[in-house]
Amino acid sequence: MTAGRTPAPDPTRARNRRGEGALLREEIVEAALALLAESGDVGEIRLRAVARKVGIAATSIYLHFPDVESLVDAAIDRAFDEFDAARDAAAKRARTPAGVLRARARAYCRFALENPGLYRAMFQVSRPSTPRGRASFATLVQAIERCQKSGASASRDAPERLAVLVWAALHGLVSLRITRSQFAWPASLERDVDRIVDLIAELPR
Amino acid sequence: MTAGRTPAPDPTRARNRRGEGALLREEIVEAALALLAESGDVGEIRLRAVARKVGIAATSIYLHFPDVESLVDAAIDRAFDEFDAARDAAAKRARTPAGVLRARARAYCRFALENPGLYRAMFQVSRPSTPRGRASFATLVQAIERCQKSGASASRDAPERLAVLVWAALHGLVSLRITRSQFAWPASLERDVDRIVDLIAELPR
DNA sequence: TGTACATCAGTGAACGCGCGTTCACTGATGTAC
DNA sequence: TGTACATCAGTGAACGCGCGTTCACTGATGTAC
Repeated sequence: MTAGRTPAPDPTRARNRRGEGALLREEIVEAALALLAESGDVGEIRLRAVARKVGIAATSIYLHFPDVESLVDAAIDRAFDEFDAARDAAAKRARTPAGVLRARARAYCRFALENPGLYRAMFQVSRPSTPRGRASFATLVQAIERCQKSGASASRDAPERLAVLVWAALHGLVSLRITRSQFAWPASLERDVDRIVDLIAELPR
Repeated sequence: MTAGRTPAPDPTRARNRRGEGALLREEIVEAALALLAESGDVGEIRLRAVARKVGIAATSIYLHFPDVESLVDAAIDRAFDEFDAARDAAAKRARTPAGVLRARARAYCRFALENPGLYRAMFQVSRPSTPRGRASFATLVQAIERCQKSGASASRDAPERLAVLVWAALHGLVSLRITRSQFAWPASLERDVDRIVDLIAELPR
């Protein structure tokens, strides 16, 4: 481990061609994402560590971000992109309203456990309500509403309310597993996810 | 704001009498707890900030703690003491098995929302499984088991499994409200708590 | 076709800061004789 | 009762570190004439 503490850029790195400076921005976000995934703590992201990972001078980050905070924001945004895409992809493969709801729930939890650092970082920090966040919640409400309308769900609660309960339950299941990894959790998270969704949305066993 | 950055101990502070040096330990833990409650981030606790809050030299902390990490541990331990006590006190006032379960659940959530910074700090960090943690979970299992035995709960799931689901649901409800404070949450958390406990433990409406 | 020049994509040194920790110390107070 | 001394409860200066950010710069490359 020759971990250079001094910001010494990678000498083999070729600078981007004229007009392609924005490519570096991508690399910076990817590096920040990787560091976020490792530490799971937004407060641990160091501008200089990101620069080291990319192989550039620390100052080069300022070509694309005004400060470290906006770099972290960009990385978290990217993480939410991937999170949303994973759930949408899973939902597409399901055929029934209950199947869609369960598929989304499972994909939510799978993403979280496969990317525990990212998930922690994403939900560790207060974020303003975004259009994407609202859309994402609305999708869950809709999935639940379809279960109710099709008769798959016996619940007469408002779908918004059920969505809150389902989201909370899923978030709780995964975030406890992540931060209390020593606890004797049941072997199959999937079973717990299915069960809790069934109970809250009152789907038949 | 004359926030002294240099560690300049409070000159009015009288040193403890001989044999009472341990009193300072208490003050240090209290100060750390207060800072934890403010920031909600264990990584933000600064030894020097704790010293400033108590009004002592930074080095005086080393009279009672070998390093900053063990100070944070002590503060978190203290927070769990209070958390457990709050739930136990609430349970004592209930008269039926279902009443006890609901009381514990409500007290859990009330503590979390009244001490959001502490709650975040308590569950933000991986901790080894402690006797206290196991006892606390066992109490929840027992409360659920009593509901089942008394017929208050219609669930035939193993009580350990239900306890996991209930804990996760409660943790999810409060931690999302804490870190997503902008979201349009239902006005009454208490209603959500009761509802989700009823659904998971299958208590009658 | 040649060349001056603007622009782009970065670099490198330096700044002041607060941090955790170490070390040698100080001064009050209780205790042994 | 007096006094030497050990102990206790702290203090203060100093350390090296990595950090975010600023500033003046460099050198390659595309473009206008």
